This record gives sequence, C-alpha cells and structure tokens, in this order.
Amino acid sequence: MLSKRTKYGLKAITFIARQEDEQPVQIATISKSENISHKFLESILLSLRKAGFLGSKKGKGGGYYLLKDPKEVKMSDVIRILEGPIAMLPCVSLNFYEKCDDCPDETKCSVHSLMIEVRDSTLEVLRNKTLADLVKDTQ
Amino acid sequence: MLSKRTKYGLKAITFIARQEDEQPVQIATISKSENISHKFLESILLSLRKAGFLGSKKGKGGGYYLLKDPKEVKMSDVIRILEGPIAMLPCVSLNFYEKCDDCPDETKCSVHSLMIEVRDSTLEVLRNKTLADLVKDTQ
DNA sequence: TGCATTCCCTAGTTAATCGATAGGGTTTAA
DNA sequence: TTAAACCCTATCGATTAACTAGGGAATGCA
Repeated sequence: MLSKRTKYGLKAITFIARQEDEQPVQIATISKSENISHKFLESILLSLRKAGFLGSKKGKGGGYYLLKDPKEVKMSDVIRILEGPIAMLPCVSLNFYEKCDDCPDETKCSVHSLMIEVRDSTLEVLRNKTLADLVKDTQ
Repeated sequence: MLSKRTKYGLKAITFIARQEDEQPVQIATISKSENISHKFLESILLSLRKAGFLGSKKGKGGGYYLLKDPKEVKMSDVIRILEGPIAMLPCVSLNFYEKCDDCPDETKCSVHSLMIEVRDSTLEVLRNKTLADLVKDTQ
C-alpha cells in the first residue's frame, strides 16, 4: 500500500511542476489546494528538497520550485525517496536489498521468483513515467 | 510491502502443491520445513481453506491438501485472499475500491492515473502466474 | 472405548509504523 | 524591523502486523 506520504508528495511535486512561471510555490498554497496537512506536507517537501528534486527559497515570497526538467524526473526515483523500496519484498529489492531470515536459499523460494517478476513489471512502468507525464495526464 | 502472512501462505501452498501423492500435509511439517511459526501458519492455512483453495482432514494422518489443479490457481486470487487489495491505493482497486478523502476528482489526480498503470501491470503478471508455475520454477 | 493426533476457533499482546501535531529556530524580502 | 516563509526535532495517538495462548472438536487406531 502506498503511504499518504508518497501520495501527498507526488501530488505536491505535480502541483509545483504545473506552475508556468518560475515563481516558488508556498507550502500553504499546496496544502489548501490539495487538502494536505500543512505540517505533514512540510516534512515531505523537505525530503524532496534534500533528495535534489526541489529547491527552496526562504523569506517572504519564498517557497519551493523544481530543480529539474519534469521530463527528466522519473517516478521510480521519486517513489524511492518518498516510499522506500519499490519491490514488495526486501529480498528482491534492487536498492534496499535485505536477506530474509527464514529463507535458506533464495533461488529455491517460490515467492522470491514471483516477486522479482512483479518488481520488474512495476519498475518498467515507473521508469518510463515522468513528472511531465503526470502533469500532462491530468490537465 | 508484502506481509509475512502472504509470504508464508504462498510458501505453504507451494509446499502442499509439491507433494506427489495425495496425502494431506500437516501444519507441523510445513512449519518446520519453511521456518514458520506453527500457530501463525495455522491461521493462514485456515484462511486458504475457507477461501476454497485447500481442504483439510482432521485426526491422525490428517492435514491440508489442494482442492484445485495447481494450473488453475492464479496468484492474483491467492494474494487477494491473503493480502487483500493488489492495487497500491484503495481508489484504484478493482476488488476493494474506496474513494479517497482528499481527492475531489479522481480523473484529475496524477497519482490515481499512475497507480492504475502500476496495478494493471502487476495484475498482468499475477493473473498469468499459477501455483503450477511456482512449483516448476523452484524445482 | 480410550487416547493421541490433528485441525478449529477466539482472543489477547507486543512492537512497530503511520499520520499528524507541537513548538520552536533561522533566513530573507519588503 | 518585522512578518512571512522555510528548517528541524520531538512527541503522540491510532492502527496494524506478527505472533502467542488456550482450549474445543473431530478423527484414526489399538
């Protein structure tokens, strides 16, 4: 299940990408428009900034703005920052791999091989979907 | 993230499907072989029995056995019983749909359309993968 | 019949996580 | 100078996951 953190984060970054001028967008603006708790959204945007997707400007008239071309922002990368692993099991995760306690041999685990297929098919979608697509799909 | 409940359930039903004779398999046998807590596994197998995948036999020499041809057991169906929705958001779930509190209009939600694509690609994999495949892949 | 074996069922418990809140501190434009 | 806005840490309530406990009921076999 996608966390609200990720859901809100995707909505927020899409909102920012929709701005035509280069003016920074304030938390309060997104918070009201997308019905997201102001403080919660604050911590989400902070993560996106630390990850290099967003820049910020302090003081009056400040806010958040995109650092990259929306066409270059892959959903797989954004989701890894907000949600963590894309795979449904740590033992099939590319970026967050962990061995299972119970499995002596991954190659003989039926769940393992199944979840690799699921992961690959999900990644295929997320790698080919960019922020620009999200903006376009909902205009 | 896949719950241990689902992971254990898939391992267990694969274990049962691997038996060549038609003899019922006991909880304790699976529990030891797959390193799963006996009582926890008991409740998982009970769910699979109630959902019609497994039958059971009480008393000495009893246990659980498959009710269907492994080729007919789709992973999508098993996972829906064990895990619940396959979609990552309730608002894109086919079998467990729920409207989002925050979204006034799903058609304009960027996350919604993205998650529909992810769901469809995951379903494609899970519908075409059967219990027989799992057994074969790990022999 | 008696008894061990096995499944059946309900309820409780512990720990982790999620979503949100609180309360400041710092920077900057006007 | 001041108010707007971001920056950061800590905390908290509710929910859920993953077991755990304990007994009941059916079955096969001596």
